[in-house]
Amino acid sequence: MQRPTIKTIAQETGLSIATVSKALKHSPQVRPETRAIVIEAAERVGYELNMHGVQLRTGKTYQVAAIMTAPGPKQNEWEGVEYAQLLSGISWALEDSPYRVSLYAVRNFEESQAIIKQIVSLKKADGIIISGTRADDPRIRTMHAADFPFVTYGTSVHNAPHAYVDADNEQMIRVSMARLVERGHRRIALLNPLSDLSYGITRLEAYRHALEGAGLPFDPALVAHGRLTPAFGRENVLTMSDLSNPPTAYICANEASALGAFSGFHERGLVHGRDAVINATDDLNVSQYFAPPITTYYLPISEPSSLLGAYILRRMEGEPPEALQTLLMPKLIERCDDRLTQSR
Amino acid sequence: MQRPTIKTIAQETGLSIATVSKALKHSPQVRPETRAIVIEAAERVGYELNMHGVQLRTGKTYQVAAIMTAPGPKQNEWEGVEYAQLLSGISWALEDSPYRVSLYAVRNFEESQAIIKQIVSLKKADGIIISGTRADDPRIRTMHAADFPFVTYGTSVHNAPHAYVDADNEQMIRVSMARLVERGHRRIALLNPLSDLSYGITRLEAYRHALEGAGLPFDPALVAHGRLTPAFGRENVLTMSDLSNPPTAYICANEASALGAFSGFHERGLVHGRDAVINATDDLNVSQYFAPPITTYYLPISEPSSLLGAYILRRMEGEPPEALQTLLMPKLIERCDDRLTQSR
DNA sequence: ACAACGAAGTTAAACGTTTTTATCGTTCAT
DNA sequence: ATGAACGATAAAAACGTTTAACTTCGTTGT
Repeated sequence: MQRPTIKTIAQETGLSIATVSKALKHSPQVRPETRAIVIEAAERVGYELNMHGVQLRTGKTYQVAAIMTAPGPKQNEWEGVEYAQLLSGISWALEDSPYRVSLYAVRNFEESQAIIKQIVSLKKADGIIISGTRADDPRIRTMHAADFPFVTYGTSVHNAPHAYVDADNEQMIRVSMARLVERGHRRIALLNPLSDLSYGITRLEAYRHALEGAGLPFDPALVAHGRLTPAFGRENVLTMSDLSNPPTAYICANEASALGAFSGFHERGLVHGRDAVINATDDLNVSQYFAPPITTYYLPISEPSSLLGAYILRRMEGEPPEALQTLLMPKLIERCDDRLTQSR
Repeated sequence: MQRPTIKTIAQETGLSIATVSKALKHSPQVRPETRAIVIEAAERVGYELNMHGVQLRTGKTYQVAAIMTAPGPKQNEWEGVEYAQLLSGISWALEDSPYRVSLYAVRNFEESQAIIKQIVSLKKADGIIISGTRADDPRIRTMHAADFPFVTYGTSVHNAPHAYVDADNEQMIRVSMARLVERGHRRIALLNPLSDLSYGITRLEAYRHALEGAGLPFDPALVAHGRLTPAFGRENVLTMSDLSNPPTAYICANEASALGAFSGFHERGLVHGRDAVINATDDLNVSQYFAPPITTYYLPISEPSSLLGAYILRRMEGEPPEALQTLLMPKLIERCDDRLTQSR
């Protein structure tokens, strides 16, 4: 038994395939009674739209390309990015639409650039979602120039506005710094992502601005940029704690680096809360299981991810990007007082 | 300027589209010289195969469905599963093929069952990759009955053989237990995944078998089943350490639960290496940053994932499943002696 | 009374491929 | 010399859908 097509329904009802097609997509050209007959027949024979026919005819792919930058097999250190949750959030947002998530795993920035050019020029998808945006991101320019619908996870500083979702890094650092300063910290370290990433820049600027506001000097030795692995957190604690005037607080950009920072504490014999404290931005809600639990800014990844899905749908429907820009403020979770128990 | 098709090449070369099509796919029906002309023209005009035409004509989708069970937005606790790396590994394995990974995020087992039925009956993909297999898995039966190509990440005990990749849980537990017993442990706790999961059963059986071999009694109070979150690890340490005869070693099925176990140690004032030790199975290579680092069995997720990709390709080409079954033995990484420093 | 119109369908073409079948020279055995 | 067999290419149909263009017929306005 073959899979039924609109032709089957046409024979079944005595109508033409054109009418059937129109009826199924609620064209005003077909009378309600006729439509009812078609719908009934469609259900009776178990009709399901064949996307391949549609795709060929219309040129639409009904695919949303999710570009995922994951380090290659040789370099698989944990970076605490719950890409999986990000992807499933997007996938769920598209659930009731005909669109599917098509995965493009790339190893680095250059590869993502190449892939995006290919998707755009060969129209392998109707929309693109990327993350890890840079301040001036050539991929965004590519997509923009081709007038291709896209949404970014992360901001950029292009003059042309585009749809994006991101955590409110500026506010997060501002609040975080104010809170630490208020608790007596004068030497605050910033463990930041790679310096070309847009959110790294945002965080750094907010950090400097906060220092300025508090009348504290900016010390480059207290700022580090790198891939946010546990190793990164550890190394930097080892280095910075050796300074003549070591930091009393570490702001980690994710919980992988925070975990590494703890490892550094352990190595140096530092006690959290006595010698220094660690604050982090937490995607996984895992810092509550650190020993001791630390203060974090927590943004359940389901929020940005479902927004990304919703926004790409709306972009593909032609909605202007200006309306599709959101900064989400992570929730402050104070698990620790973060005042040092004895001054140094 | 329109995108070139085989028709463009036909006009360009004066050949028929049939010949062009055959030439491009290396049919023996076309002379080498003719083929050369076609290839040259194709490159000159920048021809790229349009998959939609192929899909409609052949009925093949060139999609591999990856079913990813991620807990819903309300329940997003870290389970230490690097799905993202799994997905990218699969994606890279398909890189040089015409196949793409199409993502299907589901919230639970029932949903995955429904999705798979749909994919199979409506032929929305040419192959399926699933994980989280159960001992007797209805999804496997569905795919098997329809003679649909699939590979599982995880074993099952069906009579009909199927393609799978998994960690060698049996051997891992056997070696792990022998090692702990040798180091003087008599009360060993097993923190296991949900009891309906196939690998949970394998681990439990191997555990009981090892106890028997060592002449130790099986105590149900030392075995727990659950979602492998930090909370799970923590709760069980809290409970088990209160036993009149508490365990001196905890075998955790992943590093999320191991992290939680540490949190439990901290809460109870237990010291790792003095009161008890934690061993784990590690996907992320993150346990080296625990304080102190613990002994783990480490399997870089890139290995199983690239195998999954390779196997689904071969299955879709009709290779029998018997040849596509692999158990991978994780590497023992001893970061800790695991002998208690003082007997109790 | 008749042109004009609108509503509701139908016809037919088109999207880009693959594949079956047909065609047309050549070669080879008889 | 005849025709069977073969090799290389062309013609045509098919996959399932959408949509522009057309038909039909009843209604409306003058």
